[in-house]
Amino acid sequence: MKEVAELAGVSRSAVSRTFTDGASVSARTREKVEKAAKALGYRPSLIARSLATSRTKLIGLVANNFQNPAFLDVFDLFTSELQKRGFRPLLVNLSGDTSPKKFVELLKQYSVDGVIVATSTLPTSFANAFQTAGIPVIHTFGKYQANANVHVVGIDNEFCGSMAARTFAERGYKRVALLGGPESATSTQDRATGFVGTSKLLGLEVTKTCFAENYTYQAGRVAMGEVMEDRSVEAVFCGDDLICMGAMDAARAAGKAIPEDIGFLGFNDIAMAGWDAYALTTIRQPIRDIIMSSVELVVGMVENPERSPEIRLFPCSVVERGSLRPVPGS
Amino acid sequence: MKEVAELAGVSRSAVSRTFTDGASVSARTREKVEKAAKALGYRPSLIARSLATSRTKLIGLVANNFQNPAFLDVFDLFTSELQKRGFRPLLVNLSGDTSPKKFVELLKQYSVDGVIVATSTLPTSFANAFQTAGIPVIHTFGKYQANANVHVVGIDNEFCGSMAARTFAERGYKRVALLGGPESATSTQDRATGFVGTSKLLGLEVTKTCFAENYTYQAGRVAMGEVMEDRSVEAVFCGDDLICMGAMDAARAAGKAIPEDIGFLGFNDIAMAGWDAYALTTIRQPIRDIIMSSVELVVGMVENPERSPEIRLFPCSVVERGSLRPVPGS
DNA sequence: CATCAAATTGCAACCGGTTGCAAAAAAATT
DNA sequence: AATTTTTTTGCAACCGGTTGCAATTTGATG
Repeated sequence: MKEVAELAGVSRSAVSRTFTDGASVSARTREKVEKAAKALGYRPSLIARSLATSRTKLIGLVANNFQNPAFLDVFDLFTSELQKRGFRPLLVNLSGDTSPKKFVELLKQYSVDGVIVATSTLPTSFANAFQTAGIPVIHTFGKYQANANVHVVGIDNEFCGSMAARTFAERGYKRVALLGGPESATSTQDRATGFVGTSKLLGLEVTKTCFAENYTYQAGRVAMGEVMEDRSVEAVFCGDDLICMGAMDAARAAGKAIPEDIGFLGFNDIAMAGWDAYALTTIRQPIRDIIMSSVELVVGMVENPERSPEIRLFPCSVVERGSLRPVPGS
Repeated sequence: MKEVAELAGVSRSAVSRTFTDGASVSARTREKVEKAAKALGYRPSLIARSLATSRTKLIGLVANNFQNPAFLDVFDLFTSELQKRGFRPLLVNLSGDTSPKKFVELLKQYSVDGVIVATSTLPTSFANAFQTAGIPVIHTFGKYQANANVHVVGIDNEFCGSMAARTFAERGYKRVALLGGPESATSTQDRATGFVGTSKLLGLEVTKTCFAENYTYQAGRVAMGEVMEDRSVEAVFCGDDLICMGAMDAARAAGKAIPEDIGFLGFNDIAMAGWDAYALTTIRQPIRDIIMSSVELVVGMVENPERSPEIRLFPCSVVERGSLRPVPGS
């Protein structure tokens, strides 16, 4: 920097200003500096800038579900959206850890400008810990709570649960099952509440309620064994598409035809749900909207950290394919 | 920091030293400092440290294939391995861009300690650009070249191609097809070379050679249409599992039974390859080993940037499932 | 107890930028 | 042309650490 200043015949402040947008520099100075900078191959060091401004343009992206294809979209969108806005994602892999302590400290040490906690399984307290530590945070896919003190972007899981019940009712199913994700996941809990509640209201009988160990194909496959103990089940509402595919394969292996003998309703609408071999009817979660909104929100918080907690819920919709029987008369 | 020093009654150097391992501090001083630090909730700022040491503990992870499930493992392993060693991954999404220029500059500005370029589609020159810019770089899944000047960790794609040919020959296939990934991808080119060459040697006839637009289900599905123009094809070697699944569904949609009417050989062995609906026989790429090795190497380079370019190739093996007919007499 | 080597400590400069403030220059006004 | 206002510019302090060097302390040895 000093060299550039000398070559351009100006002060260090001047070169700093040419590379800071919004700063006051005359066209002539800027030109001189830019020429000198190009000649010397100079780029301002973001590290030094961060130190001086205490802004890093780094956004922490913490996730715990690296094995779910749904996260491919999440990573893709997060990274490209942040990039577009001149921010960089610093990836954090929880890998099983559920205590925020370690990670709050970590991200604080890196002085990230904000954090996006992208998980549907952790309690509100997790994201809260960042807030408390003074780091702007968004809980994406998080649990919606009326008295929120953290920004939440996601869906209304309880409503989606009842949507599932209505979907079954419309198609004339009577005896249905819930094959949820891990019982400790807030998303699963909320969907279960909505599903069971609305089923009751609509006169559906939920004859089995099981939970897969986690949001994976294998877990779904295993848990489906339990569901099939009740041979009268006509349709199963699954925790997510992955679980659902596992469950479908378990059902097929047991000789059941889909949707003739048993119906399946998934969740998320990942790419594979559209593959012929499964042709999953599923509740679509608008991941794209959710991510876009989260990024916009987190970037907004960097500018104005005092922004009061917002809850942004996006609507889900059922995507009709072939794993449930059709609505009668349509 | 100054406050900590005052509270502990020592100099700033002393507190710096207690938090730098390998530095010379007496037990008594360290204790005093640690107590003061805890009382004040002090953690050294990594940004400031980076500025002073010109080491950031940041590793750039650049990828261009965010939609492929194979990358779930990649991200998972990269992040957790780096984390374990006290490094942090800074994700970069190429999203279509193939010129390194912009990204080299970006990562230089962040002064990352090293870069892992994880892509099997880009030419050697891409990773090279980082090297030239003075950033330690590993090309993971990269093209192996004898006269390499960049570290490469991956597999021998050409050898894998010939392994595919042998796999077909063993099973008595005579007329086979290649349904590669994008023709511009180095991985595809090399596998094609190996496959076609060895097929000739073994007396297999490669009656069709097509390339999918990219490594996706859809592209595989479309390209399979072209392969099926030749109705005599007995088996297809696909660019990767995703393409293969698309191709299988296209074949099934055309009324072909797998493996009776037509056989399929995939590549990668992603999780879905093991799902009942596809039960893909595929060439397994040891992603775990590759990632572990890459991380080890990049961290090693941070310590010793002069390390001369190494090529680390890992063996692949065919995973037998149900999409090819069995080896006769086994 | 004196002597010398080894370990510990503090000083002060440095890493590479930003920014408030006052001075200087340029532009606008009378 | 003189005066006032606005825009540019440079100075110097600061962001929060690290580190070479010399001084001091500690410990070992004679």
